[in-house]
Amino acid sequence: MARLDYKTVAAMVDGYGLKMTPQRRAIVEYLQTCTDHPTADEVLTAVNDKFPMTSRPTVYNTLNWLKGSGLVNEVYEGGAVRYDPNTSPHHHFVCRRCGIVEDIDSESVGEVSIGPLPGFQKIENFQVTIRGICLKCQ
Amino acid sequence: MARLDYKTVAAMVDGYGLKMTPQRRAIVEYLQTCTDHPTADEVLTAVNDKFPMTSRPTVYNTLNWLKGSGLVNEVYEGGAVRYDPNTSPHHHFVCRRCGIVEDIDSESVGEVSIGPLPGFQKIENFQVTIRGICLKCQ
DNA sequence: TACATAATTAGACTAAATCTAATTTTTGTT
DNA sequence: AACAAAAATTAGATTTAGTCTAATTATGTA
Repeated sequence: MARLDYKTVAAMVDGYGLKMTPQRRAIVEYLQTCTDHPTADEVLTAVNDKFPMTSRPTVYNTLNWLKGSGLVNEVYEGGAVRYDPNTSPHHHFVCRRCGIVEDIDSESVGEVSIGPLPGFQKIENFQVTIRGICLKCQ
Repeated sequence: MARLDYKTVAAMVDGYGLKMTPQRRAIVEYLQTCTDHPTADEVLTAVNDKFPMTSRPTVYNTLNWLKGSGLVNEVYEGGAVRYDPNTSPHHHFVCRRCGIVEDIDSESVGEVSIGPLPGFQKIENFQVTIRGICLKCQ
């Protein structure tokens, strides 16, 4: 289960001639440890609790760069864009009642074989969004 | 392949003591015929081409009502919220290059069996998002 | 046709995200 | 340790998406 980690980010930043800053460090460290799927605003708030004065544009810049580099994924659930530091191929369970978004390992969903598709599209990957009621809400 | 249709909407509107208006008619008629996944803004523009003076709030009100009634689905792809008038269980193919969102019939994806899930969540349905390169972009 | 109710509208407003120009920080080099 | 170049950050303005409110207008029923 590969998650966003600081060393990978540092190496990538280096490789692209970018610079590592306390703000980026704080954002990455927060994403590393969080188990849910925070919104940009939640990242902003959480990071400012630990490292005051990280601005909104910096949070968006960093998230967009991480997203473009494939180190986090963008998820839209419950009417909000969220960020997912779990970069292993995995799926999502969304509770219809409380709206929680839980990660589901690829291996856990059972047998899934996709394709070939009728339009001859070239498949690169796929992601399953499962909806229902979580254990807590049952 | 069930799609949003005017008669169903009219019946539903009636059943809830709501009123059918030219604006709602135009929005539903547009959604019925469009084969892609328009954004709210695209709906607004398209409807105003045929039936001038449908306001932004009316488009959002109607889309939200249709969504709440399960007559359209909300999809987020390419950084935008889109509306999908195809209400059959189906999946989506998203082209990495051009961003097009194509509908994929449930039957076309091959064998898919989901669950049981490790957290004992109750599964109601699932939806597969397949990513890759569409035929045109190959 | 008149009435009660619901829908639409303009325009203000909120929230999410981006842009710009100026300042500050990082990092490699000496 | 200090410097310089390059990149990042910032405040604040701006754009874009979506919602709210109060007033007006349309719908459906009798």
